[in-house]
Amino acid sequence: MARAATTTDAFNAVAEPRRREIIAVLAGGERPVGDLVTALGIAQPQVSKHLRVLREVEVVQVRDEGRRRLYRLNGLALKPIHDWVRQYEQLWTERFELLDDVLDDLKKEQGDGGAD
Amino acid sequence: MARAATTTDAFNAVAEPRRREIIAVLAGGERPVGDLVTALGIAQPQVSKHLRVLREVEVVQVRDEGRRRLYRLNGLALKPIHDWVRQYEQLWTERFELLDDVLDDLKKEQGDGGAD
DNA sequence: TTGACGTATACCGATATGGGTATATCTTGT
DNA sequence: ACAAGATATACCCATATCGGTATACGTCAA
Repeated sequence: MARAATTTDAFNAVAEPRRREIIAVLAGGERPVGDLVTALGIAQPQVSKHLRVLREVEVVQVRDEGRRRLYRLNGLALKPIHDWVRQYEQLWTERFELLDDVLDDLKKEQGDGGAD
Repeated sequence: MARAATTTDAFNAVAEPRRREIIAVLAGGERPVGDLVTALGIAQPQVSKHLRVLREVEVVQVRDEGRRRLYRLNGLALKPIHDWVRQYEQLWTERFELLDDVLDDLKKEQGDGGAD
């Protein structure tokens, strides 16, 4: 077997920096492919391919307008990532550092009192 | 070129479901490799390899204890992911849906009033 | 020292990736 | 109908990945 396909889920799709750049640009509003090519500074076929991946995981949506295709962000598709990482948010929170200190103190107290 | 190495950053490391499982287990506290093997139900070498990736991006840290190696989570390494996805949180927030409605209303009003 | 335990590494094979380049497709203007 | 514009797709290649299996390494007990 190999690595999971980039189109497996938002986690995999978003692991690619270029695709995060695309997302950043689209956060500014609907854009045609050409704008993204300019913004990212990479060749058009590459941009189209990244867009395809993002489309398959529904992070972006398309709309035809004449000979152009307007892409827009579908933020909702990023929610699973947010929900996942949010579980661990407390691990780097100041509040958590405090809890850590409290636990340390408790441990010390136990060490002092329990030593016989 | 190929896909970015899994050890490039937390985004890539965490795109693999098994590694997210490992993180979930370690969230419960420090664990030796054997426990993870049991918990994940995959072969030990695979677990060790996933742990290596997580170590390289500093999502986990190790501590030797006799012939065992105790792994623990370093949540802070996940913060960049949280910070990134947090930028887009408003896109699926109820508050944002409301803003959307307001903008729609404004547009309609303009359409009504501006039609001459 | 020997053997058992716990873990890491080496090797193999199949596979999808991402960039590059060329080309196909669709649309608009003349 | 034809050319130009905008975008998607088809190839090619080098590479890292993941699972599988075998084995090496470090530690403990007898």
